[in-house]
Amino acid sequence: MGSFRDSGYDGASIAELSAITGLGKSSLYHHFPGGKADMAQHVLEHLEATLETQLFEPLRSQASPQAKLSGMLDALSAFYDEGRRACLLERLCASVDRSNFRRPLARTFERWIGAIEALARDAGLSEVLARRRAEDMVVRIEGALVVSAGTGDTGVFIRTIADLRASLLTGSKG
Amino acid sequence: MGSFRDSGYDGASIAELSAITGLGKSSLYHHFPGGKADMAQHVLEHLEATLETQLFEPLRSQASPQAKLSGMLDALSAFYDEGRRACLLERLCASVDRSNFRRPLARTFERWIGAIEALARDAGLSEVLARRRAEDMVVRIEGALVVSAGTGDTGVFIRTIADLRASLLTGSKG
DNA sequence: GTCTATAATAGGATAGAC
DNA sequence: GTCTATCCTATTATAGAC
Repeated sequence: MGSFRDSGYDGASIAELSAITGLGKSSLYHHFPGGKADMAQHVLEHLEATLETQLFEPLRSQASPQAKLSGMLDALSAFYDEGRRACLLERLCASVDRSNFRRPLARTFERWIGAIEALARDAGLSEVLARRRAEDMVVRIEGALVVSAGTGDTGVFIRTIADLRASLLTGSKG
Repeated sequence: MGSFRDSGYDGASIAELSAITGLGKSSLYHHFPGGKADMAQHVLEHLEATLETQLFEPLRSQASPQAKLSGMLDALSAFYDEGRRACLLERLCASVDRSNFRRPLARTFERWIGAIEALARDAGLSEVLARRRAEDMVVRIEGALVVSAGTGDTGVFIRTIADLRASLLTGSKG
């Protein structure tokens, strides 16, 4: 069944969204006068808020950097169901040229990277290195979800998370 | 404009494929009696062949591991236009549950990882480590393409490739 | 093998009652 | 705010001449 996250913008149909949400088609259009694009944008905003509270916010707590990293990776694994679920951001990339959510997409990626970067800074890494590590972490998470989905093997995701758990805050290479 | 690689399976329409290929709609159906799914499968097979000759084959040459790695990354950068182009494999993941190309998708990922794994073995890495590094490399390439597309910044892809150039064959961590 | 219709249907969106 | 019914367009796919 095709939600935006499972099937992307084009693959998700109003009928399916209706079935999934339990709302009739007319109700959907009542809540989202802008139609399908409006619905997708709302889901994107909801994701942004969820990531903010479940992933980014804990990174700003008083815990140790290693503990915060570990906590974020736990939350991440749960969020993506150990690699079984896809990432909405990735799925929406396919329609980014024909849509209005390029900016929300870019912003969400940016905030994600930024939150990890702050954690790495907090752990004592240099500005440049922290940024690179944060970028690389998001890259690997997205890539792991893609390869897991493509191969049907969530082991790739699980191994990647385990790897990240060990490597973000170490040495000068990672 | 929406080819399969740009827009995914659902985002690409027959009319667009007709315009892009220059073939009329009827000609398309003449060549691909199975319809749209048949066309996508053919594109997938074509990609598989292209990757084989442009990327995997050179990895089996007599050159040094480092030279072969570097060559593959050059070819890769050109293939993805320095991060401006998307990956067909990734885009097709969105429709994998409703289609018949799960197996070709998984097989292509597998061959890609396998080719890099062989290179890493050739460079003296252990079986386990070579596999992990190869997996991680494909993960990072796919992730870098996603994040580049999502943020609209190909710098992520370029930095990732540069990183991979240095890290695949080094040390025990990477 | 390609072209001009045209069929058939799915999908996005709206109307109007309740 | 939700429901049934319906409209309208885009899209997949086919027919049949050339």
